[in-house]
Amino acid sequence: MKYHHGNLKEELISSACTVCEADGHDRMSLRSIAKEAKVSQTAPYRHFKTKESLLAEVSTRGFMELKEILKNANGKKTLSTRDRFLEMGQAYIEFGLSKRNTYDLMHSPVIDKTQFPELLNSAVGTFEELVCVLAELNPDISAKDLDIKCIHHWALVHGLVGLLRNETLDASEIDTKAGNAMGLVRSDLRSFLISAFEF
Amino acid sequence: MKYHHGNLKEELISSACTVCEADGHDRMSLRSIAKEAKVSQTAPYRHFKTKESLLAEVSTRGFMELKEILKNANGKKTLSTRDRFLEMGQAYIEFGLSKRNTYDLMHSPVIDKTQFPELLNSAVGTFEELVCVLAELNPDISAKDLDIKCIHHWALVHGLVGLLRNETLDASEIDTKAGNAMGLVRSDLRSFLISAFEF
DNA sequence: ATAAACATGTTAACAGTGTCAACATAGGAT
DNA sequence: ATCCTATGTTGACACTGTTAACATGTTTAT
Repeated sequence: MKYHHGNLKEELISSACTVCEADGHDRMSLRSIAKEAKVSQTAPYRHFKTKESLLAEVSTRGFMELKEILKNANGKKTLSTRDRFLEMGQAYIEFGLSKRNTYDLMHSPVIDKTQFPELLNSAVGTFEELVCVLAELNPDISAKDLDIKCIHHWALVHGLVGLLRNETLDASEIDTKAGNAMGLVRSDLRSFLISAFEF
Repeated sequence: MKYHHGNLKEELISSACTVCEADGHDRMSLRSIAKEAKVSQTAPYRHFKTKESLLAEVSTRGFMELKEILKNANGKKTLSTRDRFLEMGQAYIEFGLSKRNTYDLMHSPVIDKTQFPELLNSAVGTFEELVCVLAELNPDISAKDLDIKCIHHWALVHGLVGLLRNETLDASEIDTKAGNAMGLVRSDLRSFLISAFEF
């Protein structure tokens, strides 16, 4: 039937996902999520070699969720390719802004991704999702140029999330050019993307 | 003449800058840099209310250095405005890649920038540096469109740093499209920027 | 069925962390 | 000379990730 707890591993991961998004990965302690699962503080070590590897699991799920979101945006077959790409861009940014802390973990250097193949694969998978649409959108460019275009657009949305996430400019009481511009972009993300994507 | 130590505050900051860039801000401990300054572990608390405020100082210096670098790139008056802008883009990215950990701290959410006005100002200052060149480059667009263009280009280089910093795709043994594309961009940053900047 | 092997959990402990309160001292101001 | 304030030290607290030693439940082999 069941072991002592049942499926502690799964519970720890999902608990970690919650805490991580709520408090940020740097404020998440193994002990607290162990306590939440009503289990001793060292029990997680039967399932995760280290805290980092639990975080890697959380990060992996983040990428999988993001990939799913992008896939859905791309799946709206009533839309033109161009509009689907736009949807993906918006969806990406909205994910980055709504799942702030998870998104942060996904791009944080605290996890050495080369040591977690599963994480690496899911991260790469996100990229592949992008390649598909861009290929459809630019049927006659070389594979090399296509890849570079992907980097370009990915960097753009990724960078935008980074800037918008930042209270530095946005949402600060101080009235700065940067802050105002941020507000403009945020209030009409779609038209910003249209102009930025060069179409 | 001098107090007990001399200028402990300055020494702690510069020591923090070094350790932070060497090990990453999350591996930096107050105690270790206190020991390095041959001073008791709680001495830093006479100069910094909290660890975060010391890190804020480090971050501020990072932004000031970056701003200086951008200003220098823009100062090469033999170059055309367009080329100066390109230089700035390259300089920004090179800073992000060479001062990895500092750059990471500068954009890390562990510091609530709204609580450190000096940090906020220096971060905004970086943006202003961008605005100048772009205004020169686009003499006849509205102020609003100018600001948005800044966000666009800033997001692009910032995002690119984020992607290139990431061992996920680049530098992984696995041969992925994303990794290859990253290598292409890295090997000819200049021509990537030329195409990405739309000129 | 019994015994050995294994997966999973607990307890106790270690070294390291940020931070605070209480105390000590050095320098400048009165 | 005396007091005040800035600076530094000691000792302590609660918290962290992690390991070693032990306990128990579950599966597998004989």
